[in-house]
Amino acid sequence: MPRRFNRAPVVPPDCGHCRIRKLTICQALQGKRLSIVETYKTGDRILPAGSVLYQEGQSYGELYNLLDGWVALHRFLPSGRRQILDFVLPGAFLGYQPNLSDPMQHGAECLTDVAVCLFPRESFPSLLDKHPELAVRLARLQARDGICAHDHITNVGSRPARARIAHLLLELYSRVHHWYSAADGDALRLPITQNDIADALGLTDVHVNTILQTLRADGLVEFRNGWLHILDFVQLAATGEFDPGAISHSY
Amino acid sequence: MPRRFNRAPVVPPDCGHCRIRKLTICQALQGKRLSIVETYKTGDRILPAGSVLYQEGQSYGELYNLLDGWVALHRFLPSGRRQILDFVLPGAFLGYQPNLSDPMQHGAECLTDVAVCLFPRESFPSLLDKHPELAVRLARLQARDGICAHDHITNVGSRPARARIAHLLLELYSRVHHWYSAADGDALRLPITQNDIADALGLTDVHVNTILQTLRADGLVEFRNGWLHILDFVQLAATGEFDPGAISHSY
DNA sequence: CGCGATTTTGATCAATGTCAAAGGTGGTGG
DNA sequence: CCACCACCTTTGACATTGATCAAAATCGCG
Repeated sequence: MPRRFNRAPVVPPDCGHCRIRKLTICQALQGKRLSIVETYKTGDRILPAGSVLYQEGQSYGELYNLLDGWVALHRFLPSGRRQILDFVLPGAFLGYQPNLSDPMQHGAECLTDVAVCLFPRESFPSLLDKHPELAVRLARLQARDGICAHDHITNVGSRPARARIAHLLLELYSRVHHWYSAADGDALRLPITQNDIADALGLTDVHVNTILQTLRADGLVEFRNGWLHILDFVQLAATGEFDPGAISHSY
Repeated sequence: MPRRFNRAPVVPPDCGHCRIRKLTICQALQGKRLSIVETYKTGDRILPAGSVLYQEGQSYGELYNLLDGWVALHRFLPSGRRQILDFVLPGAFLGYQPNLSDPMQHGAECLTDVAVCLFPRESFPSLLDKHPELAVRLARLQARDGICAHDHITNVGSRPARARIAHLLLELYSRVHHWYSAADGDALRLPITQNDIADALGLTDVHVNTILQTLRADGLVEFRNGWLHILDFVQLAATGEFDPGAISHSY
């Protein structure tokens, strides 16, 4: 499995030093209350790019806080097709389902080397009961993910291939840029392949490739070998029906 | 606006008599604790088929518990296309977003006459703070909706039109059947049009029509003028890649 | 340097969209 | 109870997007 991200994933020494805490479920706990979660979590885990965090159809004993790296959520169909449901970035809370003991309804694969911290599933309900702020925070995160999924449905269901691709690139760009910034002068690393884009958008990799070339030829955007260059934001947003203002950046 | 549902929507005299309480967010409150929500809600509302519960882009002062009737969640695109995000049934909690004061990211239209009960948005966070069971319940409902959305993404992104339609019909059938039953001998009222199906699945109404006819000709299913007849469940499930066992019926 | 994974290219074809017009249906008002 | 009308469904001809198959070129890690 190639597609490595040359930087080693970062795991903080303790929750107090967790740089993305305000993005995670733990944001709900301020100051010394952080120890609640600190004593609760059962550890951290580092996974290499290409590995599987959890599999569709299996049950697990943990929940995951994504600390570093990119993860793709997906499903496999009888036809053999892989549908990517979401690209998720650090801060995401993974594995929560209405019934915690149910088998996972989707799988999660690491697009880069990844660091997660682990919460025990079994006692999670009692954690929520004891610390309602966490339940409220969780509801908000779930609601945000829901909006994300609605965006995705809209993109796949309502836009032709060219707009679909433009929209996805802009969405990833804006998420990475806003939360994790590091603007390499409009050049951004997206650890995904053209095939991943195809599987997310309900297209074939061949067609994605063709369209990326027209987008490049038209001077809108360049995406090659994991590097994204936005050449003409305004035009690209227009072809992707992307409204930067519509995204609420306060979760 | 035609497409009426001849039965008048049911609104219970009080929460204790709410027949679908166990499907709603209020399920979290047992016995006398029901009064918490009872004093909290600000009333009920009845809307005719074809009317709008809330609009994309607008802000509202209430949240909604769907008591009776069908609602479609949707978005409109600059192209004029309408994307239906979900068909929602009684028990759903509508309007919740990560920031309650943000404008709604999607609209909600009534497919039948509808009854909702209203919660004030402003004081909702304090309600959750005071009654953590509600926050936990909300998180679960949101998680369930997320799975629903993932199903939808998968359907639209990964299946050809015929399978997409078969899958949607089976999903609606199984939801109605399980939660609200009343099996009219395998004939079921779905208050949606072929155009609604098209807008949900990213197809055109003309194409949906064509395929419905082949499904009928093949003896799999009949859907006409809002009436659904499953003729060959097994075959239909096969063409729709629909796994009845995969749905967890315990929320 | 070499190999597996990715990107690119070209030819062909099936699935789905578009446009336009006719035929049904059920609710509503006379 | 009938007739009308808006909305929904059906039909047909045609256009186009995007899929399929196969092979060559390129990239980047080891």
